[in-house]
Amino acid sequence: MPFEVYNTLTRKLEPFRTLEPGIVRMYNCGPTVYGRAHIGNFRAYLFADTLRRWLEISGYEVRQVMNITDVGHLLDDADAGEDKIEAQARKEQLDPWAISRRHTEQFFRDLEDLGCLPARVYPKASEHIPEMLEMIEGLVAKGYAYRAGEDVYYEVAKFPRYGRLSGNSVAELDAGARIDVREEKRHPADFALWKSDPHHLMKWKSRFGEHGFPGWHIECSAMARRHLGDRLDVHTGGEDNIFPHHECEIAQSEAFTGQPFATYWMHTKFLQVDGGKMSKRLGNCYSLDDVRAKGFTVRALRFCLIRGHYRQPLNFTWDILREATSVLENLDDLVVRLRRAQSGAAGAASADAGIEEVGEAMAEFRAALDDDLNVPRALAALMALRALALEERLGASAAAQALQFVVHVAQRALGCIQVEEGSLAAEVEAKIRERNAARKARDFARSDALRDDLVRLGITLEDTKAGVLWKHKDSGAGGGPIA
RNA sequence: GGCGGCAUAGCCAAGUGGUAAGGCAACGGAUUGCAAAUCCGUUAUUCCCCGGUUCGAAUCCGGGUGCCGCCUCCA
Repeated sequence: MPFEVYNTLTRKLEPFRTLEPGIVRMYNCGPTVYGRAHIGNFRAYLFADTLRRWLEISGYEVRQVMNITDVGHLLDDADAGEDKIEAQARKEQLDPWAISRRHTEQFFRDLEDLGCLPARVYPKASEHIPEMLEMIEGLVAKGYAYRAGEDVYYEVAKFPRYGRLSGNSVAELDAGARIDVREEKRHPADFALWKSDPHHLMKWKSRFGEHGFPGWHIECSAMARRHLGDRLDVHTGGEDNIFPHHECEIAQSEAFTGQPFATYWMHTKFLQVDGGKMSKRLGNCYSLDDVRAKGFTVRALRFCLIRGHYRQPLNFTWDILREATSVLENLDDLVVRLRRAQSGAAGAASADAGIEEVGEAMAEFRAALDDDLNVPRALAALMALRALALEERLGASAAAQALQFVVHVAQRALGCIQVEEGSLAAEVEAKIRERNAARKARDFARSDALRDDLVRLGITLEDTKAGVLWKHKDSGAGGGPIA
């Protein structure tokens, strides 16, 4: 079964084929760095990371590019005035460049904490102004764009496919009363490629004028082209990007290059919080720090955000994160059990016992992710593996095979399962031995006090016939037995 | 007003024509010095509602209700 993905452009599940064998050119719409990213933003970036991971496991070289929008485009295409980075800068009485620099750094820290593999390039809009101008000038020259004073607009009527991605038509957009009609635009749906405003702080000189800055959509077309070439295999983003952002990107890029822009357009559904839309007013635009402050790990958050299918709505509540934490602990535990079965400490007598079931679970896991990244289905396959381990139906060699799979495929794909064996500080190990001695002496008051101590240190114990197994509660890393 | 998506047990969630996966939580029992972990068992005659097609529908069609997204900055 080949990898199949849902393509927003065709509204169908399609076999995944790249332009160049073995290489995937992937562009992910990244953040506008004017504030701290919240868990909803991360759902989209985590989807991109999961896709990248699965493509790599499938043998592709993934050329992943995620843009950083550090030039605040206008709050509004109709030019209601302010740019959001500049608005934030004014609020904080800081230089807009300082705002974008600070939030870019914070964004990278958050991505790393979430276990996202770094993209090959994180191009900044501010560093690609010449590339944008090259495209804008080209579009004017080809007749797809027109100048209005010192502004430049894209003329959607010149691009018949405009609306194909989102299912809108230029005629319907015309009827939609929500786009402010600007006098200088030939059609209400025409969008800005370049704007001019002497009051802007982030501005550049160009042949269009002294005080210009790019429109919202051109940066992605220009940066994708610069770093990946005229054509892409995959372009991702949140569902809100479908229109107008991606629709406009297609119009710009394809008009400019004369070639199809991206083969596959993949979009993540919005994350809801408490069953509704996140909003600053409700105070539920949670950041990673909010998650930590509530006592949860970022690792558990990652799991919580990727365990649902990316095209299904996903709800977030603290209770749901609590549940996800439990599930993840069981996944960590799967590794511990397999390692034990592999060493022959616990398992079936015959080394090959369970080899067939292990093979089925592994095949199901792969088939699930090949099916448009069906993570929930893949997790069920992992749970099947766990049942085999718990029921001690795996021989040493079957367990070894399963363990290799979990570490090198499942964890590599999901990025949040603890597969490392933990290490213990000497004094903690001493406490465990002391508790063992107390239990042997039937001094249960002493042994229970020591166990409570260890819990406070984040160590949970499991008493078995062979000795005590332990693990770090948050990281899930463990070891033992200690006799 | 236009376009699109979703609705499966207390909760998360798979399943797109063949008779409801998996998980979390809960409860009862076993095990344990007590716990934890683990094991056994229980938890949707039914898939938002109403019609229709079919031998047969959660799955297809029509209508309705609710929620979400886009059309204006947003992942």
